Amino acid sequence: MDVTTADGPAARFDAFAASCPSRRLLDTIGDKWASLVIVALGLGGRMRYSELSARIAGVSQKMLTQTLRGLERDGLLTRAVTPSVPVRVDYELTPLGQSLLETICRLKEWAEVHMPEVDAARAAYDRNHA
Amino acid sequence: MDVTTADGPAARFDAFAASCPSRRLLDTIGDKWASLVIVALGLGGRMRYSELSARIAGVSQKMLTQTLRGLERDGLLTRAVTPSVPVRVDYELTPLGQSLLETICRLKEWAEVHMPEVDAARAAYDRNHA
DNA sequence: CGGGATCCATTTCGATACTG
DNA sequence: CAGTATCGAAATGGATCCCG
Repeated sequence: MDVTTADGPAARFDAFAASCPSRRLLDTIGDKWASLVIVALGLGGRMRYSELSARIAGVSQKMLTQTLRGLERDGLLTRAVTPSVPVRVDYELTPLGQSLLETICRLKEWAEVHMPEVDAARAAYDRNHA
Repeated sequence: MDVTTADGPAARFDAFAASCPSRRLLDTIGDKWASLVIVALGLGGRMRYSELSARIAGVSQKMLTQTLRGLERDGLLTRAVTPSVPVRVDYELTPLGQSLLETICRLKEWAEVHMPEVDAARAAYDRNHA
């Protein structure tokens, strides 16, 4: 879907374009691992790669590295390399990352309050559409 | 990733399990189209399938239908079929769906405030990692 | 009009092996 | 220790055809 094209039929997408800030934010925190990394760092403060890997058990090296790179690029966390032997790398939320953490926590609150309703709705739906 | 299994190695995932309410919420609103549907219905009130399809230009039948079914199942919107010829189907947010809309709007506010910082961080990162 | 069913291209992601 | 590189399985999503 080439919505980045300025002209042509795609121009009608505007308000719902992928370049819309809120959509791009959802692309970030909607990611399976990104939000977990942010929450982990929010709880644990400064953490090493291996600590994150253990905390977020189930994530592959590839995904963890990829996620960390993305979040670093977005300025949500910092990556500090200590050139010892063996190498030591620490990750930590930036102030920007911490403000996002707060936003995610508000999301979490909605979830805790309303997910039971969602579950009930699902159960009812599944019962009627057996 | 079989995190739903109660026992075995997967049991260590607990706090970060996919069954956690906040994670399941992210699975919903993190979806490419679900949030757009919610916002569209929030702005437009009751809408027909074809209206949604036009408003969220770029979505395929398959994805729109699939998204609507999912949101209906979650109790976030209602689906009303008028058995005329041709058929008419209207979708509308439930109160639960509207409360989620508010949550999404708060996300949107974070995005509007902070995405410029994210963009700046990206530009800086890309400059240093050419 | 509002989809359901199917096929196929793309993307995503985990497992594995290797490196400074 | 903290990655990078590569490969193949699997999920995702769009296009197309069909129907009530």
